[in-house]
Amino acid sequence: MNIGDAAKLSGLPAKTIRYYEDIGLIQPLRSTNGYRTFRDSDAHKLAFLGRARALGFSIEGCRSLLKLYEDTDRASAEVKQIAEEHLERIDLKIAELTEMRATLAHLVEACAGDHRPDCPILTDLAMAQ
Amino acid sequence: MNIGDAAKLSGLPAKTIRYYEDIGLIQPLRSTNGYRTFRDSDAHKLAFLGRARALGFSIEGCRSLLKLYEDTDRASAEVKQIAEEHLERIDLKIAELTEMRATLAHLVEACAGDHRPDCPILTDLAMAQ
DNA sequence: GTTGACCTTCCAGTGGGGGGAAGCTTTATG
DNA sequence: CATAAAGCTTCCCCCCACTGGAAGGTCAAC
Repeated sequence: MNIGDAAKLSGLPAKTIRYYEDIGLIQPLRSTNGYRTFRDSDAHKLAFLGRARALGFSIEGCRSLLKLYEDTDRASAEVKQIAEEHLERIDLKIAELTEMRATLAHLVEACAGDHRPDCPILTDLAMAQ
Repeated sequence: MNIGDAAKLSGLPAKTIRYYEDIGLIQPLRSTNGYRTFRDSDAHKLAFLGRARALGFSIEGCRSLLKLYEDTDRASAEVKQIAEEHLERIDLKIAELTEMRATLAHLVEACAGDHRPDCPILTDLAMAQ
């Protein structure tokens, strides 16, 4: 199949698929006219990548996962470790955002939000603690 | 003061300060030798920017906040609106990450994580729902 | 006078693609 | 059978918010 079909099947934009080939995540064949030719296994990998990306894995994480996916002799421990590391990064990010949210929500609550210029949000940003 | 002192006072790297000048967030003076000269008000703005960035505001958000900060006739409602919009974006991001986390945690729990190749994480990534 | 710290500009790269130009090939339509 | 439209190719620049590094000018201390 051509790139358009692979895009539809995987849900990834054609641009992204070309990019994934560029960085070596997939290796589609080429037909005589220069068009990329995707096997079912390529489309399958693309869908795999799409789902891994949707779970927030980095490209390098996806590369590792894909490699393990293709290695039927892998130990599930390896996969689990990658996933657990990613889980930790997600938790860290959630914690950061939650703290930001708390601070900001606090400031927003304290701000009258009317026509007057007095604003605790700006005051806080201006003054160090 | 020179850029090094401004960096120390504001907590921002000199590189970042140059970048902020580049994109017009601050306008330090120049002395005859070509060095940037920062007034107290410049250092103050840099610290303001640092704190706004730490709360996750985008550069354009910071630009708007800084403008309002400098306009003593602003209405606090304008500031509050920017902050509330940012709060919504934070909430959205937290929600996305929380959903990712739930899915991933579920998969990690289901994975034995031993020497065997069977791995529900890979199975899930490989199969559409 | 020379070393080292500090400053300058400029160029390139990050991650993960997106937009769009210029030019092929293939398919659909009249 | 001609042409138009869709689809494909490569290429290069753009996004955000910086960061690193090279090449070179300036200043303070010894």
